[in-house]
Amino acid sequence: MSCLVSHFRRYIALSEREKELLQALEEDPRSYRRKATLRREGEPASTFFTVMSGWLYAYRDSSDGSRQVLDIYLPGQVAGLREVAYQQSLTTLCAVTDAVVCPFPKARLTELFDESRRLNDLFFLFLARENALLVERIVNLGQKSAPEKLAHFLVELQYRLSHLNSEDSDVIRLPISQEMIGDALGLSAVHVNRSLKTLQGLRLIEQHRSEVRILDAAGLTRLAAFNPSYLNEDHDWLRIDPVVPPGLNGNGAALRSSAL
Amino acid sequence: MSCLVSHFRRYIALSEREKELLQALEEDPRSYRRKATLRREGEPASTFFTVMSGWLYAYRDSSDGSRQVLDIYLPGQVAGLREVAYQQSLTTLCAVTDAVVCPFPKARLTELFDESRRLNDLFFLFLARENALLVERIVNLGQKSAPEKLAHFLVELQYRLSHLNSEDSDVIRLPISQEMIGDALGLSAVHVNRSLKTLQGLRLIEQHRSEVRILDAAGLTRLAAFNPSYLNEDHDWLRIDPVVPPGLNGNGAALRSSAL
DNA sequence: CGTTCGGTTGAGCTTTGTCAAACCGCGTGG
DNA sequence: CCACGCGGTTTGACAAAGCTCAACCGAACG
Repeated sequence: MSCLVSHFRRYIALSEREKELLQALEEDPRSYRRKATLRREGEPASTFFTVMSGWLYAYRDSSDGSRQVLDIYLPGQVAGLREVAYQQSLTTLCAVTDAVVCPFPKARLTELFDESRRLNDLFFLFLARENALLVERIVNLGQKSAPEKLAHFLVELQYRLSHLNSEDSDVIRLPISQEMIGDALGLSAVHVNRSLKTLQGLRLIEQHRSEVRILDAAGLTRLAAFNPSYLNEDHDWLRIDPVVPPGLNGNGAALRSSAL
Repeated sequence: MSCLVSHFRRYIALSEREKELLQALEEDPRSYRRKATLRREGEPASTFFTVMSGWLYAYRDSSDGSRQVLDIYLPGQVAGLREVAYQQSLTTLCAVTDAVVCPFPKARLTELFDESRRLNDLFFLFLARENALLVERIVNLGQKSAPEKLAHFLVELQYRLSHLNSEDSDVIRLPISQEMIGDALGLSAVHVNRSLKTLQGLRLIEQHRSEVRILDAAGLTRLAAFNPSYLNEDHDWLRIDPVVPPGLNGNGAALRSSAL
């Protein structure tokens, strides 16, 4: 089963046709090396990317040489979706690890949406979800001390990773440098390191090099004021009726059946 | 002409039918007093709000008593859209000034979308736009000094206001306290004040009480590293063919001319 | 007129950043 | 196999940015 389908199945039960449609998003897999750039800020943004394996991240360079990491994309996520509404890419998209991603032209998105309103809704939901994630980042950046920021970063990542693998390890092998964590949290790399030591001193984590073991998940969650509700969408909003079977004309979308 | 329609016309030329549909979003106007709360974080979020007049803002309370202002909504904007995908409100929505807003049940959104794919696309665009705005906030919060943050805040606000009124005054009458600006920028109220003085010292603005005059827009924009591209969407992405007239099947650009 | 809210300003303190040096692990080439 | 160098981590000393507390001011409003 495709990566995206297996990921989406968590959201809605898909019809066969919808599965086919989703496969289309994955028909053009490409491999990128660690640290390869998929596209740069300001470049034309005519595609978005489905992550099959590996991690991506989006960042923004500032004129003074600093940069802000905005998002990390894990397998099953769709990167670059916000650029559907922009001609130019707002951020640089880059591979954290070796990764396989499938570019998909945003122009074809409307076709897809015409065929399945439910997939349309689903993408709407993804955008709303990313929105919620960004809100959480803002709260994290604006209101928290360095150790709290870091705690939030770790807890969120662990939460997202565990939902990905459906296995809940308390060890996170971070493929990213402390400098990059700093760029995500608005901290210097040095201070990220010190904050790690602080969390260690609080017996919340154990950490050596790029490996973090969570000792006290509850305590870390409390310190981070982490509330995972922003990662749990309201699936009921999605239309639960499946795609209209052949021969019937669907409500609103006449002749939808023609493509089935 | 309705508020929303006049706002949306900037994005796409609307058919009569689409205008009618948009009117539906404004059929239930309600007045709120300055500082009134429209809905609180955690409460059920079954509606979103079209702003007719006045300003709204969304914020998030932290357990330690601080709060993060996430967004300011100006007339013609749609507030609470990200909650379409969540059962509970992720933020508290509140009136900055006396305001008139129209609640619209999110459940009826699918009806609307079924009737017009273009409106569906438009809302998709709004969500992407809000996404881009949040990205900009993150960069602002993560990478900039206090005066730079403030400069960005002012320039963005002025840009959005001028596009709203189609008149470009260099004076901003801020209906918000310095404390609230601080809550938006992750600064203390005191430091907001000092940063205002700093900008004044640089002869970029003149400020007294809650009134700001922009003396050197170019300089302020430079300091803020403000690039308005995130406020200028790609309208071409939207389907330009109008709603399908009754009796016809609407794939592609057939009959595009009818409504334009 | 008095109260209240927000703006302004100063003094001292805390958090975080900067710079610099040492360190560690790993891959590479001799 | 070993030496070297590179990328990343760790630690210390010091500097800068921003916060807190506290006092005062001025306008708006009952």
